[in-house]
Amino acid sequence: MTSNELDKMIWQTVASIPFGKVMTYGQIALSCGYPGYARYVGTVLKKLPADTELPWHRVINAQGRSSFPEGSDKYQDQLQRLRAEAIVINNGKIALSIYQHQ
DNA sequence: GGGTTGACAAATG
DNA sequence: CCATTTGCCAACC
Repeated sequence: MTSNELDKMIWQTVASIPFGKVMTYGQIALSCGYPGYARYVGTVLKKLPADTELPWHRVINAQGRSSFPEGSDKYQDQLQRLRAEAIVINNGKIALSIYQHQ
């Protein structure tokens, strides 16, 4: 039962990230009340359909980088989506001090 | 039901 | 900054 409920919480949290801001996997897990579930947040996002409205691109890892292999289509896609939100990316890195939500 | 995998993270050298 | 190690936990085979 917990699994499906947590999934919803994660979706809600991701949906709550405002335009031009980002959150890390661990931060999302924590704000859902599930510290240590950073990896699970990743597995949940992976299950999303390609045409989802959820702003999954606003979710990055603790290093301020995309978690996709550099150069992959998903990687390029995520970075383009972020740039479209006026987010500046330097050498694949996003300044969490500026763009991290909360 | 044990071993592997992965859209993670923090510590260490 | 980069590489490795360790901890973590659900999904998958």
